[in-house]
Amino acid sequence: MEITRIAEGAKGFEKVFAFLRERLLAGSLKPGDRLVPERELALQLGVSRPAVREALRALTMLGIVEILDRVGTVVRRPDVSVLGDFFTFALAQQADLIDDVMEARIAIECQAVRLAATRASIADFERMQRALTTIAETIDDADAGGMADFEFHAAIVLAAHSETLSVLHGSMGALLTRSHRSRRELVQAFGTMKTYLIDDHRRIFDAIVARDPERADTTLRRHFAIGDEYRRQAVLGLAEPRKASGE
Amino acid sequence: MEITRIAEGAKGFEKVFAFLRERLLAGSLKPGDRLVPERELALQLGVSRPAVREALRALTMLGIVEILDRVGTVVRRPDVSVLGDFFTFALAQQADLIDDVMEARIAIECQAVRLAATRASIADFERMQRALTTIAETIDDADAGGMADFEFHAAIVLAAHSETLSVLHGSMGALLTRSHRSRRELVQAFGTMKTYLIDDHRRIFDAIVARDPERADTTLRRHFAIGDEYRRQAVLGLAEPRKASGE
DNA sequence: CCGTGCGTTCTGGTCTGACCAGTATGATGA
DNA sequence: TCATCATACTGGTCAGACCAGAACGCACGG
Repeated sequence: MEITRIAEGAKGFEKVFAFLRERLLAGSLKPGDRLVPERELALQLGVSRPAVREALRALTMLGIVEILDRVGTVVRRPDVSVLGDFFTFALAQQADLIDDVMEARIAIECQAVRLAATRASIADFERMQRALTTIAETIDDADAGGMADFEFHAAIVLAAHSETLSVLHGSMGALLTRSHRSRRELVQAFGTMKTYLIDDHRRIFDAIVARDPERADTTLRRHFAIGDEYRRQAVLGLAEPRKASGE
Repeated sequence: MEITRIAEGAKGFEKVFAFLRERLLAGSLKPGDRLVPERELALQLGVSRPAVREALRALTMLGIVEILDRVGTVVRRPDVSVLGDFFTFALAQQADLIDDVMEARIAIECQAVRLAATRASIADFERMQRALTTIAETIDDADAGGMADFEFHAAIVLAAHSETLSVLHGSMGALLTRSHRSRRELVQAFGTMKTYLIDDHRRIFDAIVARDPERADTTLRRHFAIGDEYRRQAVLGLAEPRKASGE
């Protein structure tokens, strides 16, 4: 059973990457395992160490392995970070994608809220309740308020108990919060905004507690629509920047 | 304006990566641009070429950059492939995530179908119509049928005209189709399955054509639910593997 | 004058071998 | 027996070199 059997034709990086991919996909390399040292891997595959490092770095970027300085390389369970990086770069080059991403976020959350209405545990309820309280408390603080808002929505997704949904939502949240804070400042001016923020979230929470997926979805969807409408009016109506320090 | 200003403390890979990230996020490196040669980049940043290669390889994994053999490195618009790789690895190590991913797919498609009902163009209608026809034609072929099925759903997402939704859907589709084919074979046994496949998709299409987002969503959601039910029954009822050659 | 062909230059791809700096482990001493 | 220290081992990096193919420009032929 030759080790170099895999990816015979390939050279260097490709060879190492293919080798490791096989092992990872086949399951012979599981999360927590420590990889063989770079030098030995290079010997086994008949490639140079730089080639091995490239492959390891590539896997690191995919979140598959983690390189521990002066310790070794270990396989880890993939997590959000990769997607976060990806979206960060992707959106940086297409800022107009933000509305696009917002739509995806709505998609995720609406599905999540349905699942949450079915699966939410006591702990989930508590987390959401806590976020609701924070929202009410920070209603006059655009910065903390935005954070609290996001916390509540994140709590919903968590309550869905879906790893994938959490991952996707998390990766989008990272950059949406950035653009959101500025937008929220605009909207803050509206007097009705406060009751909207508090009551709307409350209604969503109630629907989840009531174990009513349909109502939860509808309410959440309307919540987004109203927020959109507020922003639209804010942009059109009072485009007066009230703060000189434009971030 | 020193080039090495960025990430002064960092060394090697980190330095190069930070440098390029800054350029990419700031927009001074746009899709289509050709990066400076590896050697020159190494010189500018005062690092070795292997370090540069690692950074470039990392960006390649993120889909930000494309290394063209013996030509150069160019910035490209990020696309699906990265997420596909990620999910491939992620699911290999956690097969139980498949149901999880399925939920995410439902989330994406339900949002997409709403948007599609609003934004779908003639071309989109045609694409969906074509897929519907193919579904009907390949109704007895598990393999081609699954493909056609996926085509239709993909057409819905395309009709939403949302880059992000497309990306997410595409990345999930890559691996869902794999597990789907086998599942579809199971389900194929049911006689009512054929009408379900044809009529249900037709109904979804009709709702989109009618520009009725709500109905489209509801119909699609029910479509998934029914499919789930079929699969459940198939697994429970006739768990007899009819083919010895297990792929 | 224009077009084709060839050669130089430049690109990424890779390798070799070496050094550095912490870690981990074992042997050694108290 | 336990604490301490030396050494082997790890990843991180560097330097310089070679290869093969692509790109470009120049010279030659039509």
